[in-house]
Amino acid sequence: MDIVTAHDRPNTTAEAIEIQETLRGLVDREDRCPQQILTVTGLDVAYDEGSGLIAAAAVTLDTTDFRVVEKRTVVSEVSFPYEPGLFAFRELPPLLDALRALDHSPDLLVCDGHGLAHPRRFGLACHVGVVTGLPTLGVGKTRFIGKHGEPGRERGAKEPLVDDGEVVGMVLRTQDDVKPVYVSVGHKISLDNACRQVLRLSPAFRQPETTRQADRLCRAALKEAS
DNA sequence: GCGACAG
DNA sequence: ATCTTGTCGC
Repeated sequence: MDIVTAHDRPNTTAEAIEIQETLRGLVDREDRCPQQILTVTGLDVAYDEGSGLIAAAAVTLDTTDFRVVEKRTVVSEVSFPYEPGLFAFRELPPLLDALRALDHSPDLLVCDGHGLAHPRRFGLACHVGVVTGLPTLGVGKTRFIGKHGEPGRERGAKEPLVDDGEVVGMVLRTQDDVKPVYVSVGHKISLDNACRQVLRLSPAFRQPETTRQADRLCRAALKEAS
């Protein structure tokens, strides 16, 4: 798929934050998803301490039967340190390489990290969305910012994630009696639709099938490379 | 000033 | 993210 936009790789924390402050203005909070979301691409990354290698995976699934339509993995060298709030700069390069290798553009991208639920309202999911121009949503496994109540114990139960008086995401239970996930808008999608899609993509486990597939693939790719 | 802090 | 023992349940 085509990815036109690009920005220089930041060399300092200040530069990275500057880029985020600029790009966050490009986030589209309107829902521009097609009526029928038929294909969804899951993204994930795996690391290797010793070799300094990073593997990224992009897996596109058919949402009607969860079958793999396309999949790509890329292995490269880590180019940015992990820092809470800036980890998109670490994972974005390999993720974009994997996305570029796909033959077809999906209807939606699911990222393993937060979107608007970020201190500057520009988490990985937003960054990926702005750069690709595609609808994106973020699914975090742990809280980053915001406060929330405890959602009911049944699948589908949810509680708003609020930060500084703003609803930045939703704490959503994807399976009965399982720890909830943190869903937030990335780009071109409403929070309500994002939750609906995450639930639809999580028929049996805590995390969406897209994320599970991507996770499995990048781990395998990393293992081969190292 | 003191914690908290996506993956 | 990754490491890592035992334990619970199908």
